[in-house]
Amino acid sequence: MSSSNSPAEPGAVPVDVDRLLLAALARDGRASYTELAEKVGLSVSAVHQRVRRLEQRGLITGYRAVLDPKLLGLPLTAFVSITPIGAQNEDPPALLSHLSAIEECHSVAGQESYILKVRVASPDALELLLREIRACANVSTRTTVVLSTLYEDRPPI
Amino acid sequence: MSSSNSPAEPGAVPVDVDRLLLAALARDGRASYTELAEKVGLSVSAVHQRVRRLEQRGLITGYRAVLDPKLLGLPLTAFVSITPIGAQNEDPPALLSHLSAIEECHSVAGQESYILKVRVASPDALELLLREIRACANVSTRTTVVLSTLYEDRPPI
DNA sequence: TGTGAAAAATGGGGCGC
DNA sequence: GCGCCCCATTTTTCACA
Repeated sequence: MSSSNSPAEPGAVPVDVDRLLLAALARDGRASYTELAEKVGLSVSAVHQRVRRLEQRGLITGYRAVLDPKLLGLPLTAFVSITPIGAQNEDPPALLSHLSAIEECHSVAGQESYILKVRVASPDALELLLREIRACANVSTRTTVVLSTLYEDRPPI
Repeated sequence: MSSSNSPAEPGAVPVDVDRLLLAALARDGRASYTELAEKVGLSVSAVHQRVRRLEQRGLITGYRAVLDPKLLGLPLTAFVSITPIGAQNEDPPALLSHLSAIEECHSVAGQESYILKVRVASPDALELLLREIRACANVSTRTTVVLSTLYEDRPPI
């Protein structure tokens, strides 16, 4: 179930149509089926079928508008590494999930237990957020402030 | 230039229509103007106008399909912090931008100079990538492997 | 799976208010 | 800035290969 393409003639590059569709949609989530069909050289309905299958198989998990955090009033980004204090039976991600300033939460190997990516309006807001994180989840924090973002949200494909 | 809404009658919550649209589109980038119009209680053309303005003002920078990295064959995520070695006149982000495994690149305050978020197929691929990063950009690396991702891509709004 | 065509819904622009 | 009408395009579904 990993290959759904022709047997790949030697010499011809066996472009995977589904890959092309995923790459196109990762770059422009509103691309019309007509555009996509032209790009991959299939009919509109074939493309429609393939995209539906990609959605059903979970390869495409959703569609998002990408917003500019600065223009939204959230110019300050930071990575917050957290370490539980004392009792280890708590679940920091769950205890913190209501904080909408937290955009990502990863469990990680290394000195600390989790890494959060957060966005706030100002240094003051960051200070308040850190206090909340420490209080809610009973953790200590180590914060790395982002000075500038060179690139972000680059499609993995 | 910060308010574009009605004078807000006392008692009624003065919901900012543009915020609602941004939040809706951040969650479903393919929402139709009809859906959006129902959600905010305006006509389709009014919504259409507002969304166009949000795009033109740069608040909406694009639309993306969100893909599942695991199903794409990139189950291993890591944060790589890098520190330049020797000459400081080089530009690591530029020297590394061709590496498609790098999804994000941030300049940061703290011990290290940059933080990268990378996605690879395997530990072997990670080792190769780290070698490439060190060789291309003349940097040392410190890598934090992600064990699991609790949440990611949460809309900032 | 892919193709083609027909019905239904949506996108996009202009005009009056 | 909003609402409504009109038309091109697109989406969605169908039978057929």
